[in-house]
Amino acid sequence: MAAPYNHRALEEKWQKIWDEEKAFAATDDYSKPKYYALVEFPYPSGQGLHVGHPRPYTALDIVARKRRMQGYNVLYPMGWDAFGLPTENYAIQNKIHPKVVTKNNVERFKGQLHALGYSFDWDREVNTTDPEYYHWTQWIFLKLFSEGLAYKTEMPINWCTSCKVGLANEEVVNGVCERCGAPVVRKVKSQWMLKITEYAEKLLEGLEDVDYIERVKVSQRNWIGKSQGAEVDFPIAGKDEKLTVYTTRPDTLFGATYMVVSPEHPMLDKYKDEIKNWDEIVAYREQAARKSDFERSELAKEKTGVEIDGLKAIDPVNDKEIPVWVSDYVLMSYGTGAIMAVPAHDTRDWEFAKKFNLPIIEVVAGGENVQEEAYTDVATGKLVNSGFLDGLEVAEAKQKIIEFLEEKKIGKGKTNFKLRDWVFSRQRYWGEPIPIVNCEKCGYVALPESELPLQLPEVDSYMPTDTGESPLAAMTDWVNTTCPCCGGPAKRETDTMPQWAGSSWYFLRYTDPKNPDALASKEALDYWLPVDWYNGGMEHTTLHLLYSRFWHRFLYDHKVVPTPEPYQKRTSHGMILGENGEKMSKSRGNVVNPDDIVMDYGADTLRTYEMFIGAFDLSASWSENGVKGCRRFLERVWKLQDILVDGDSYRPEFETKMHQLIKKVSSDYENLKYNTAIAAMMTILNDFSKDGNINRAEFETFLMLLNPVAPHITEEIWDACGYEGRIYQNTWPEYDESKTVENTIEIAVQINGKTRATVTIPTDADKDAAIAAGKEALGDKLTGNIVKEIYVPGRIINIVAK
RNA sequence: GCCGGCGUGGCGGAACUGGCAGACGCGCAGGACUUAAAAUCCUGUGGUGGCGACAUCGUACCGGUUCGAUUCCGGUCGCCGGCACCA
Repeated sequence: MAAPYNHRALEEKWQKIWDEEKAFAATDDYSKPKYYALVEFPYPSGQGLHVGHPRPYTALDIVARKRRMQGYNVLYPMGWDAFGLPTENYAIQNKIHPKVVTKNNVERFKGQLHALGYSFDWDREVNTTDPEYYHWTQWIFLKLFSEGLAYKTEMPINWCTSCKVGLANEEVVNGVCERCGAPVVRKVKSQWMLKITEYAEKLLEGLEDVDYIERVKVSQRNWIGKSQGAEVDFPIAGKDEKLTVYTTRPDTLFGATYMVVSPEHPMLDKYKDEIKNWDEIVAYREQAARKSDFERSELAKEKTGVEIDGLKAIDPVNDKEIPVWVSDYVLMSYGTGAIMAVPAHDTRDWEFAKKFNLPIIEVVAGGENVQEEAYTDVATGKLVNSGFLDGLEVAEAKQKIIEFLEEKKIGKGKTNFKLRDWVFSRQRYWGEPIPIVNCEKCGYVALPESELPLQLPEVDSYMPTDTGESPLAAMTDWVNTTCPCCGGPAKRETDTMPQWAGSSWYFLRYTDPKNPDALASKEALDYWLPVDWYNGGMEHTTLHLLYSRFWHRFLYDHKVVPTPEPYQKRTSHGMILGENGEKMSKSRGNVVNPDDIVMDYGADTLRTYEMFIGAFDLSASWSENGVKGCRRFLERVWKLQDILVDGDSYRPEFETKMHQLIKKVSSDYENLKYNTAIAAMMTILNDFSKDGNINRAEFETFLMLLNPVAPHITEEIWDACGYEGRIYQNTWPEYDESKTVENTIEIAVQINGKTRATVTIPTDADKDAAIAAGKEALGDKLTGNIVKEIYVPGRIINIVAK
């Protein structure tokens, strides 16, 4: 009898041995085939590891371990995305330096990850708050700056009233701060921006060549938001000036019955002397400015607006004079900040027209009555009331009108994107300093590379100021410096970078984490890139994933990295919910601590459970009983030692099953189907138990297949049973396709599609033989005239009878 | 509103390319072991009818294609996620 399965002792034992043997270190032997598996590095929060973390980590650990056994040089690294607000807030509250908070949190996280037995190459650990790391974050920023992709501008930003910090659009969710939930208002500030918009097209095209799960691609496409249409100039009556609008439907130009400009549109100020109701316009504008973006869209149901008295526009295709309105349903930040309104075929324009009694003219035939309801199903249809476009199909009309506009020089085809430039400043302490000084004479000047890294200075207080400046602004001896360009007095930038900065390139650093001269050596980048498989949360699809693709593509264009795209494959895991099906949270009292599970059941059980819990990409509810079931499975694996018999090849009755198992488990591990792989191993375990024996050849294969999921127990059994070496050093089992097929097969025999019997026939039986066997099995159940006989080899026999 | 995804036993979930629906696990019931309990092992477990072999219904709902549909097509309802006055 084997000793009892003591998970605590044996897990600790093997973790120590793996460390000592540097079992999972990626080598610099670039002659071997490589495999780069990556999971998103965590933010080391004060709460410690959540049971959600092990799900993706285990999944790719399985892939990494399998690939190593298949002879690949595997890079499976881990690090810390350690800058960020929660750490800073904690530091403020508890008066502890964020550096210390970070160090403590990292230690805790690292201990927890270690206890789960991941095959991370800990020699390559990176930390975004390490000056030797952010040296290169700053270096990339300077490169963006020197290429004109980083610029400073006055702009209204999303200001979190609680964090006292500017947020990127992506960080504002339903008008509140994504992190703290406080309301977000607009505030005009001078901000560093990155021109991600310049890469919109490239980021869109890049998606064609990568293997991302569909919903990730779709989200990225929606976020980039490409649309094709035209810009059209509407002359203003009696002026030389033109009002330019953007429209995706230039073909409906004859249906434009009025125009709308955004309250922030510069045209208003320009003509304020001629606008008779200027006071009214100003009042409306102020009212609109007070609303946050959130309110503006919340109140979307009810349209508001003011007609500009004194200005009229002229529809350039029919020279009709139409009124110009101001309304906040038109956004300055998209297109030109002005639209032509076609109320017959646009719901928003229709509502506005109804409210203010503006004419509605149908230009695409097919609706019931455009006076009663907007007809928006106009992707196709025939143009009416549209002069020279009458009778044309929508697609033809679009083409023709754009030709017309271009010929007359009153408009042109135009592509627009929803993507906005990236607000890159944060008025915070715990971030990478922006390596720029502001010189009175020279303007914004980059620090020379030799001065990198520009280290974060010690400050007395991490509190952001009410003026919205970073705590760094109070450090006058740090702020006041000399201009690297002219030597005159200059001030350092006191804003820091957002958390997304450090995570936008960390996967590059892993390839060569200690390089003092470059973000990584060319050889390392050439060998390891792209990341073969990157898994991360859906919540990072439009932020981190897009930002890092942008930086990578920029670095590719400037010959720093060898591939245009950073990640070849991207998958996403589902959340782990509480036992009650709700998101785990302290307030709901349904939080499960992974430490407890590791302590009570073992890391192998936790790993197995999280892989068995359900489809990898869907959310799943925690179940303590489910954990117990997985523990039971591992106990039974352990007990196989007691029924182990000699044998250096699979026994005939298990041969087919073993080959099928190798095939299934191998492919399931590669296809995110961990649950069915484990189910298959459970099934064969039941077979061995029932049989009463397992031979050494069978057990050897079984242990290797299970090893990536449950590495400790399999390593221990391997050792205890006297198999050679370490299991992790062995070669992944292979299967013989021809041996995965049984000689005979039991298939269903149906009459009119209903199963009436089963029959066992040779797998390679021909149709006549199969049908004959089927009929015999049916016996006297088969009545009536046979109309048709169907035999699908290996699947079904179906007799159609009347 | 738009774009994705999903809907299968008491529960989590399986089902290759259209071919015996419910693998595997949980739970539950019965049994063995035990003074007893836990643990472990064995048996059963979609509904209805029947002692039974079996019959019949059954993959959200309605309809279609097919010898055959959880799978394909059309429509309806519901849930989850993302985006949203983006012109």
